[in-house]
Amino acid sequence: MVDRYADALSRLLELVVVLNDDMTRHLAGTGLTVPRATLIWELQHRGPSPQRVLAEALGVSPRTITGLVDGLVETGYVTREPHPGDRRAVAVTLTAQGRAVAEAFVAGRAELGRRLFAHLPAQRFAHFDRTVAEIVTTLREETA
Amino acid sequence: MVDRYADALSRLLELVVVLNDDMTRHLAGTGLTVPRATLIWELQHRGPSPQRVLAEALGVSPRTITGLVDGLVETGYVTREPHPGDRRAVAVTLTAQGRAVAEAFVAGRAELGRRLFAHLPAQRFAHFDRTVAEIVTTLREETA
DNA sequence: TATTGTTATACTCTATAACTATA
DNA sequence: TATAGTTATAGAGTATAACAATA
Repeated sequence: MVDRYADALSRLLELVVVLNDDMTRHLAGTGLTVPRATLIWELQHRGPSPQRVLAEALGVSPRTITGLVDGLVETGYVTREPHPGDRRAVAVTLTAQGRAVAEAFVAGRAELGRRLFAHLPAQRFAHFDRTVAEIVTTLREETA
Repeated sequence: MVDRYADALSRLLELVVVLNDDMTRHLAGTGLTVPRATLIWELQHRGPSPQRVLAEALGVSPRTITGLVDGLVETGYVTREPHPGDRRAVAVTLTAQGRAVAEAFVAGRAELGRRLFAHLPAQRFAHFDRTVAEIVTTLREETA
């Protein structure tokens, strides 16, 4: 092939696919999906949150959050608690089970990070990480 | 932050999100979705193909391909032609409109590749690209 | 018998619009 | 009036299982 930039982009898109597959596969055992796991991840960082905040954090509509929270309530990962100070709102809250998987996510991320990066020469790792960060910035600017 | 590998993985997952958003946004104008565009991309590389082959190429079930092809037929991107030599099968075939967007994909990929990579120092680009390829390989092995 | 694709059915994620309860 | 969340409705992607046509 002649266009090495286009080829590199193709490999990067390939990476998107395999990373998504990897997450989905690891989640399979927990009965969670990627959007639901993302919501749990946010809750662990933010603590109990109204659904409106979660909608903005995940970049989806309030209606979508209703559905995701419904599923997580049914499967025992979160509860809807009354929001102190606003009776219209709820405080979506992790259960013990929810906190347990959230901690497993943190451990799993650390382990995968080691497996993917720990063997790399320091400079190559630094170049990779810096380039990833720059690409995110570039694509973000274009969106705005 | 303490765990630089976990942090690098977080940035990489962030990249997955923004790349997906970027694709979805660019596709919006054509009325296509990412799975449908992926199918068109495969058809351009493979030429007219039975649905069975497309199911394997995309890693989805035959039923899912039926739905994707239905949508692409409705919107004028492909047709179902009789398969020469097997009357059970169809030959999913790009229309002129389908070939036109497929060519636009090629051009768009080249342009985005340039915008993301052309400004990088040669060694950094090489390190990035090589690392992406290695990660894909690592994750692929684990799947098998 | 085995394979190709469809129909039947179901679940998840996604959205917009109308509505309820509260601020 | 404005905001938080739900109900109603709809469409896309995904899957399994049963089935028809053909190999």
